[in-house]
Amino acid sequence: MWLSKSLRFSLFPTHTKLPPFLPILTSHFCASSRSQTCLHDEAISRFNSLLHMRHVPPIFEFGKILGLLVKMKRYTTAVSLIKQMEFKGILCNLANLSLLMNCFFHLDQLAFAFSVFAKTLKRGYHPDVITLTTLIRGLCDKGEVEKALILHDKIVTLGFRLDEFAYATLMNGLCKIGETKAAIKLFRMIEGRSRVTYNIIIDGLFKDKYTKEAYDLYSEMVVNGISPDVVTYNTLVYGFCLVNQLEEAFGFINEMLSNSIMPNVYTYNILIDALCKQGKLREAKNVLGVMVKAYVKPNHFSFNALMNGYCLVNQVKNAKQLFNAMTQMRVSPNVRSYTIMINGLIKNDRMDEAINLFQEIQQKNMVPDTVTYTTLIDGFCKYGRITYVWDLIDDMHNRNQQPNTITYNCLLDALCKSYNLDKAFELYNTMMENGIQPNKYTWNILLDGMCKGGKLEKAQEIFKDLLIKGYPLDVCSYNTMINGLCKKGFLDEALTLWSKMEDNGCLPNVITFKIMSRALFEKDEIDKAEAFLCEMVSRGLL
DNA sequence: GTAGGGTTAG
Repeated sequence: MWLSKSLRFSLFPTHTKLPPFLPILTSHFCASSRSQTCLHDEAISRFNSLLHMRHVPPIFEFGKILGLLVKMKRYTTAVSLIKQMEFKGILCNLANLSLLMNCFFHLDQLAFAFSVFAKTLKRGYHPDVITLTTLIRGLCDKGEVEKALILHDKIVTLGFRLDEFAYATLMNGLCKIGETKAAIKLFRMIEGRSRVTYNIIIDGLFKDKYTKEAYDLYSEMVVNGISPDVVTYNTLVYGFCLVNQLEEAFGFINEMLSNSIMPNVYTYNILIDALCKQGKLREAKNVLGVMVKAYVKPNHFSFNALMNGYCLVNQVKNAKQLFNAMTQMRVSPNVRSYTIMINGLIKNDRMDEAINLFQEIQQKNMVPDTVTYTTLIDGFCKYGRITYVWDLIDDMHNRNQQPNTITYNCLLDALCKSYNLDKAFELYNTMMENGIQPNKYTWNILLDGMCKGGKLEKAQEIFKDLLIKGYPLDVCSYNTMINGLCKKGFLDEALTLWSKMEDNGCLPNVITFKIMSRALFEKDEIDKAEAFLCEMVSRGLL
């Protein structure tokens, strides 16, 4: 009962202005360790001294430093040191070449990465399992999982055996693009499944909301004598939070504690985020307090989750306070922090402050990403300041932040709501030409636009078509159509759709009931309208 | 191998 106990008292009185956990945080975490910059400079000077020794030191001495730099994510430095090394006539070994390839992948220079691989072969090295795993991981990380799979098939055909690290990498890549089934196929194919491979598949299943299957696999893992570690538990906690089963999630927290596995920053952040999304801000804040007391330093994720939570319950003031406080904690806001604040400010009618923050991003030499732009674009759309929108879209292109489905959805919604249906469809065509796939929001926006823009029949046609194709329409799609039908006086058809939706596995919500009862009241069908309201109450929808 | 931000219906 670790959390419930800690929740009984509040660590944070509500009357103070500054986040009260700040003093605790600063005293805990400000004891300085040697900075990354310092280590980085030391590595460079050590490398240089190796380079200038009268007798060339063994190559692995260079490799050690290069490995350290990669661990510190100083890829550019590693590349430049390897260049200097080769310039001096000290040739890379296979390990150095794999490391170099890895650096180029991280630097998004795929062509260079492949040329290093070509160089490896040209120099007569036989790529080992590490070289191949580096290639597989590079491809997966850059969204080329398909190519990684082809590479895997080739490697196997050539009679080479990959190890469990390589398979874990490949399975993780597959899960990340939603190909959990393919990952499971590999998982069942290989022998000697490790904890890491179990963790990957369990996580993939949870993210696809196959909660039971994920849990079953966890049980299988335990039966096979593999004990869960902190990552396994985090995966379980996250998986149950994802389907709003927080009780189960906390059950696993208790289980991990009784197995003497300490929660880490991921564990706490998962809990903070889940609590925030349920609007339980007080509890979320308490988790942060518990975390700090356990000497686990909050990071971007922790602060962003909490800020987002405050915005969700319309407490932008508290979010802003946290935003200002994180800098003092040496966790400077990142682009996501800014986006959360911009969104919160816009939703609270503080457009000008949102614009100021947007400008602050650029002043700090950060680049707003597609989500930041989309947030601001949606704000301008809803405030009817359309001229700014096109400037922002130009800006996006100039900064190589491409609009995606959601960006288009915001624009489509703006066009529909201002009765520019033709322009909306024009934009829809542009979207398709640019290879951007519509999602269910797109259809709901367009259906609503058609219903309200005098194209009810067209909307019905498209709606039917989507139904036939088995497109995952949701309660919002049904509500849109039912409302459209009601508004044009087709009450019978609305009722038919109403009775169909539940058969199609879509439960009506409060909005459905409100639409129906209002339409019935307007037609003086008072009894029926009241029956709907009663039904709504009896279903617990209030 | 595990965590975060933006879009729709009354």
